[in-house]
Amino acid sequence: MAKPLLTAPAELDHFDLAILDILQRDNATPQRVIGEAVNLSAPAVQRRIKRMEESGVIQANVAVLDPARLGQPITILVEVEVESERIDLIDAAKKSFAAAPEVQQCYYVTGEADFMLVIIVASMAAYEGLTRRLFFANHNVKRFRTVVVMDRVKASLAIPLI
Amino acid sequence: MAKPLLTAPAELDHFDLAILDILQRDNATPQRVIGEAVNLSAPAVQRRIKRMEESGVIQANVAVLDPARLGQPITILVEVEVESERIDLIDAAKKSFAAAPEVQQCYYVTGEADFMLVIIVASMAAYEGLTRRLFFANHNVKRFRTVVVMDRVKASLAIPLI
DNA sequence: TGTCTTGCGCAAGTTTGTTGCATGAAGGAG
DNA sequence: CTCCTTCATGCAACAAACTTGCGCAAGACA
Repeated sequence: MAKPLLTAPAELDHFDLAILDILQRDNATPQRVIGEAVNLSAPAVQRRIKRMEESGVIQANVAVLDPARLGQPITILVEVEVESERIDLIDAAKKSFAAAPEVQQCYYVTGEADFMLVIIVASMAAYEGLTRRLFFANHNVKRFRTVVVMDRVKASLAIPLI
Repeated sequence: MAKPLLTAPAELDHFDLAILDILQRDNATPQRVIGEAVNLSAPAVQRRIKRMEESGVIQANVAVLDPARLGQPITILVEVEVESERIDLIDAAKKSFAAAPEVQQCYYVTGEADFMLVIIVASMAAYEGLTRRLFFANHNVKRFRTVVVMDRVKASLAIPLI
């Protein structure tokens, strides 16, 4: 009679996967249309979506904007190497990078570098200012390598759902 | 009397930016709530959103999913170096990378490497299979460097809107 | 076999999104 | 300086979508 855990695994069936596949392409798709696509009624679709939102499988529902149209045409990748891998210093670096709005993505990685950042800025001058705040101001940053993106060939967060 | 261009620049005012800032956090926010936040009526918000969707400022509306909960817990970054930078070969590589669903992001970059990929896979075995299809099968790929992500500190597509 | 649980579809109710219309501000031409 | 056109707004009505209660059927378990 024990209640299931709050974060129950809640395995996903093929209906759920089909719904997610639609939502991660266009989450404005009406539930009625989704229902027709997966052979389920609209309320059934709605309940499944709600469950997946509450369980965290669906993390967010967001609009994807065009950076170039918003005056932020430059994408930059940065490999960051730190001086010390002491856990508290690493955590501090993570928080610092994650808190910067210009940092779209931050990965803590194996290999020569320790962090890999994806950054969006309006200009190289803006990037220069950001390096001061993010890297030069952090004494644990040993060095960083800047790579400028010429073409944003593909940029999504979609996950292959088999 | 000439009609404005189809892709008119359509400059954005501070209302638009405020709306976008809300939408790129949560695009399920009711227009009424957005209206209250930006001091505009719901229909005004709706018309601005529609215009920005049509003009391409809003590129998509998507659900963000948790890769780990969907059996794809491994994120990998790959630097790819090509043999020849002949434009047709580069374009072919772009198409090939962009077509792979495991490739979340693909950047064509300056510097030593030519491409930087962000890849999501279920297992290292799956990644090994992907390298065969994506890199070993492409004779223009000179070499590639694999970096495994230990922590996905931050992963979004949000743009700083000042 | 009986019971419990779970998820479904249907239908009604509620919220949200959408459109027609009149008003007022901004810009240009006469 | 005034008229006229354009454009975006708010209000109100309408349409569409989301949400919930309910009865039912299928599977799990004793």
